[in-house]
Amino acid sequence: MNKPSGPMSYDELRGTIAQRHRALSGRLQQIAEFVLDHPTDVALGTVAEVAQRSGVPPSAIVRFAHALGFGGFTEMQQVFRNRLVAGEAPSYKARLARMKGEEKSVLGRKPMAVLSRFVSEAQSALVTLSQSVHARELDAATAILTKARDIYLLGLGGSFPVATHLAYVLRKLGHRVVLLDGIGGSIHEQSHAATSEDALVAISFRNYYPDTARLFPELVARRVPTISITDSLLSPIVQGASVVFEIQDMPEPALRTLVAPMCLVQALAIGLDLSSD
Amino acid sequence: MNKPSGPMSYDELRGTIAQRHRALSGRLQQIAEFVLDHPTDVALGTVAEVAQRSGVPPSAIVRFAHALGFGGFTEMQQVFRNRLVAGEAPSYKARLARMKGEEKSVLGRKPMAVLSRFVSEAQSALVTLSQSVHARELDAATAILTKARDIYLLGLGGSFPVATHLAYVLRKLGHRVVLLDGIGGSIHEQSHAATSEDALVAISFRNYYPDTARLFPELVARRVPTISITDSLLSPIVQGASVVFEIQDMPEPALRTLVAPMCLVQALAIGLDLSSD
DNA sequence: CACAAAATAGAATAGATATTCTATCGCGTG
DNA sequence: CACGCGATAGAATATCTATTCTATTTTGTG
Repeated sequence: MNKPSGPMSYDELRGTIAQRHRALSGRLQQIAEFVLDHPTDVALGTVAEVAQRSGVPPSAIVRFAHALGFGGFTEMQQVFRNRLVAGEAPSYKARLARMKGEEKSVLGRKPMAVLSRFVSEAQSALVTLSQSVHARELDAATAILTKARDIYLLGLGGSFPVATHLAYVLRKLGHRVVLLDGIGGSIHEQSHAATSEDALVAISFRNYYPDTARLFPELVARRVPTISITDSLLSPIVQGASVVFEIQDMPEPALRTLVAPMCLVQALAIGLDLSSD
Repeated sequence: MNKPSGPMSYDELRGTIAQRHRALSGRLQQIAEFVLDHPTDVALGTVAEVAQRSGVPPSAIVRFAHALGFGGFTEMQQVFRNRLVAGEAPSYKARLARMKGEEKSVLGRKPMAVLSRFVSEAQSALVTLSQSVHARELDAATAILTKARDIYLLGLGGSFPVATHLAYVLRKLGHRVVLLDGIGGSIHEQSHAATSEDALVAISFRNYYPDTARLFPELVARRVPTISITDSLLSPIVQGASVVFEIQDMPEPALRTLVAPMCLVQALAIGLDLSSD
């Protein structure tokens, strides 16, 4: 039992919960996590509903409210409702207006404006992606990956995050993945075992990382089926590729967001699993 | 009694009420006016409360709901509640509904459909990002990074792509970066040189990578200024952090797009350079 | 390992809820 | 002016609600 039983804002409540989370025990922690993740459910639901959704008995919800200093669930719920009501008026118009306003305010030098710029850049990159990728390529790529024994991933330099992300997702889904990162030796050695039974996903954008440009033709020569993700048909990983995804309008390295390729590789991985079973 | 008892948007309901207003009788008109003027009260209140505030007996409220084609007050109230939650996060409900629905349909199994699903997921994640990040936090983070001698990056498991991307961009801009990847030994050793003169950017989402949870408190204890990017205030990298960016509604690991954190770290890096010269 | 303390789940309960029912009222019509 | 019809309000009701209580389990400790 604590003092903050007085009128409390939602943000204050969040802070309190975060602080005291560790001190709470088992069940209460579980509820704390659910409550922070689903504030709307708490605002609108009944004790029974919240209890069911969070997987705890109703009485535990009440104990949780007590532990936070409220007289009961209803009292705590009021805070969550205030949050809903508070955010209703200024939501759409004000938020958008603020974004537009700040965007032009100090000409993009303030961090917030920079974020807005990158967000809208990313938005349009996504639109472009969904327009430029065709079903035929996706299906072909999926077919290749389905037949592959091991999947080799080649993405260095600025593309490395994309490769690691794809590696992570594919491994989560139970696929055999070899991430060619050049650690502890040359990537040539790492890729030495690749055969035509396997597959390669290569990712590279300007300026094309030298090692990528060097290794790619070798694997093609060894008849490893290849999926390329790049920004130009003139890139070194296009010639000989089985499938090419061209992602256009990539800004210069430091400014590119990688949003589009990240999205693409994830769709590849998940689509692979959904269509194979 | 009318048919529109089906799922109805708040705007549609408003139109219906306005149309039928004249046809309604006395009391019902009075209720109609109150309801249009105080939609929030209707969303959150009980029949008794709404009745009292609008100066009519409770049964009249129920009659009003019936007259609009609803089965009862509760049913009508649902429309008003949807309005409240509609303005908060464009992701949440629609996203979940769409995923649940398409995941099992034949449409959602084709690779192309999977791609467009991830694209729209990413879109809403970006919108949510620009709404949930505040200028104050961005400025604080920028200040920390500006003063830092070396910038340590901690992002393992599913967050590793984000960390590598940030490392890449920061190095391109000429900053001294230490990427804590645990290669060739423990990350403890890698981070041993970090002091209060440096800075740490930690990135972690559920399920929080154990090494991250273990290392973070150590660096905080050594008074290293810390910027955390995570999905919950209860994550192990929140306690003691100088700045926390909370990115909500992160799907399960295999399905998350990383689009939002990727965008955020890039804005951080670029914003850092733009505001420091 | 035994004990005490805390936490938990599930049943019990007191209260509130939306809805229905019925007697009454207002009002236009024959 | 009496009649009939619809609207109304208030009481009755059955459902659902939050909360409390208690037996049981789990946890920490000597």
